[in-house]
Amino acid sequence: MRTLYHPPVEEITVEGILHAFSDPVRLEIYINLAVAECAKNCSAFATIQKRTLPKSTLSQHFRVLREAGLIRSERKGVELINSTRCAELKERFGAMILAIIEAYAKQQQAV
Amino acid sequence: MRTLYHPPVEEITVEGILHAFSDPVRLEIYINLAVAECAKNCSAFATIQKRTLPKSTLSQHFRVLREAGLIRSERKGVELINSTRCAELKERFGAMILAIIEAYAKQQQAV
DNA sequence: TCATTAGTTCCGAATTTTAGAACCATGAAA
DNA sequence: TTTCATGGTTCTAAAATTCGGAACTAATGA
Repeated sequence: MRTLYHPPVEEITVEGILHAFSDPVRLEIYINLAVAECAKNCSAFATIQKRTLPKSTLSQHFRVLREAGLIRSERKGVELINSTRCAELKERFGAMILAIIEAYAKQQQAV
Repeated sequence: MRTLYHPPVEEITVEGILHAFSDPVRLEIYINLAVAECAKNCSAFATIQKRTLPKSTLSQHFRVLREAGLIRSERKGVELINSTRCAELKERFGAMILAIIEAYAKQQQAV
């Protein structure tokens, strides 16, 4: 397994972030990580939005989030623990990410 | 030509908006419309991001933006004039759209 | 009526995404 | 030390999506 690539903050783009967020599963994963008080491994999301995803698909989704610069993944034993890079990105992207999280949360509670 | 479908505000979703914004051309079109002081027709964007798009492609991009609820298109004579639904969406999506516009603008001026 | 302009629709090609199968890496048990 | 289990990755073919040329439609004006 190659080492996991995490782009430096200055290489992260608005387009890359919005592409990563364009998939409802990835959006859900990211927001779940963002509001969680602790980091989570990938398989914590094996069942999401009422369906079970194969682990190859889940792995791809995490890679997209990671390479867009949205999350940080660190190996811990046999698993990968994931957390958001929210704080790092705040400087560069201002209120954007928080505003997305809030809009999504508001929408969900309205259902 | 069928009449153009514009979803009512309550049917617009965060996921739909983020999907529409996942394409750099659509993001650019939307932001250009948002910061412009007047509505524009589709072919105003025939050349965008240093390349010329075929009009079938452009037409699809406008349809995606329209059906995501981001823009309003009205026929005026032979052409379609497009404007954002920014004001309408503010109530429902709070600062999200403005935050995206601002993050993108900041990034562009840094280049 | 005919020509022109702006945009849409159709549809095959190109690209991207999905997910099963095989694989790799780590840690723990025997 | 093997050996096994677990968590995740890679490979790859199929499915889904997007792109773009050609033909079309709708409105307008000569």
